[in-house]
Amino acid sequence: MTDDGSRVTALDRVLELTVLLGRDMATSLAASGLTVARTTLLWQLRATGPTTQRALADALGVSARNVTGLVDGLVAAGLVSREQHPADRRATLVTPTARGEELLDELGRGQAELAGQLFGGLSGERLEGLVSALDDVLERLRALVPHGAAVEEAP
Amino acid sequence: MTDDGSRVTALDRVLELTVLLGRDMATSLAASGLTVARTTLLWQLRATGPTTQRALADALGVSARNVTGLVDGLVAAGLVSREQHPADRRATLVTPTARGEELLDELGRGQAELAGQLFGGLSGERLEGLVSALDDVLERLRALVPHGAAVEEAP
DNA sequence: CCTACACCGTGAAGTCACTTCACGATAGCA
DNA sequence: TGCTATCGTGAAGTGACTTCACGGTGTAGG
Repeated sequence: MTDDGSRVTALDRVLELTVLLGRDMATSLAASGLTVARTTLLWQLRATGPTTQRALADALGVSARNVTGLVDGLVAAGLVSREQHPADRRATLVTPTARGEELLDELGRGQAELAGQLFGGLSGERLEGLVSALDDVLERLRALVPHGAAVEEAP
Repeated sequence: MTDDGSRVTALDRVLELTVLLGRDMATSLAASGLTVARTTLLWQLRATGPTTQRALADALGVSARNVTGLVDGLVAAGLVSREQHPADRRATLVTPTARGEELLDELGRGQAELAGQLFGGLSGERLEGLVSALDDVLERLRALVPHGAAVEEAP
């Protein structure tokens, strides 16, 4: 196969992975009554702690208005609460509830389990090669995309 | 790093790739007035030729009703046309128009270009390792997902 | 002090991708 | 000649997004 063909093949694999993984995440989250977008927000919260909606919007790369809706959903599900910002009365701090934290732990375990299922069959060497290659690709991709937000992953 | 940690890292990379690549595709397609879903359908058509909407629904793994809407959009954009099925008067054959074929060629070139930009920096050996590792992962993933549709990729 | 101006979150309205349910038209088989 | 399965689509609804407009608030500058 030509070099060019191999590269297209690689892109094909990555795209198929994208589709399948997206489907898997959507369905497994749906089983917990969650959606991908809301979970991404919750996951982000796990990394940053109580956060302003504006900051969440920037972190997720979506509009502030959209964050309002996502937080609405999470509040309705009892996973986060809106608290007043101590210094800025305009802002609200989105904070995980106890149930939210619990769920996050569960999601973290699910993520580890999935990682094991997907990559458990690869030798340490092959896994290392995969990660390093993906890092290279990601670097190039970040340069290509205008300026993507700080991307945090969800299980 | 522990094996387990490495696997989670790998999953993180894959998920970040997913997000970034999705963003890139959406924006670059939007520049041509297209959406990802519609383009996926058109791309599928390139592989199969004139196809029944029902078959498209199965191939893309979405409801038949959704295909109706996507085809509506593509027809409005002048990229496909609905022709009557020669043997079954219930069915319609979705067929790319000349402009649709043209656009598909363009998309194919764009895909090859993107593949070059993303994977051009990897040696043949590393690229081969990447594809082989992704194939392994995909196999496991396919076993995990109930029964995903035949996935065809779009640029 | 107080007047601009920038910023926070949200209502309103709209787009797109998706779903299920119901229904008319057709195909195919007993 | 009916029974039934199938093709496509209207109706209605959900979720993730967007932009635009607006009220409440912080933060300078004069």
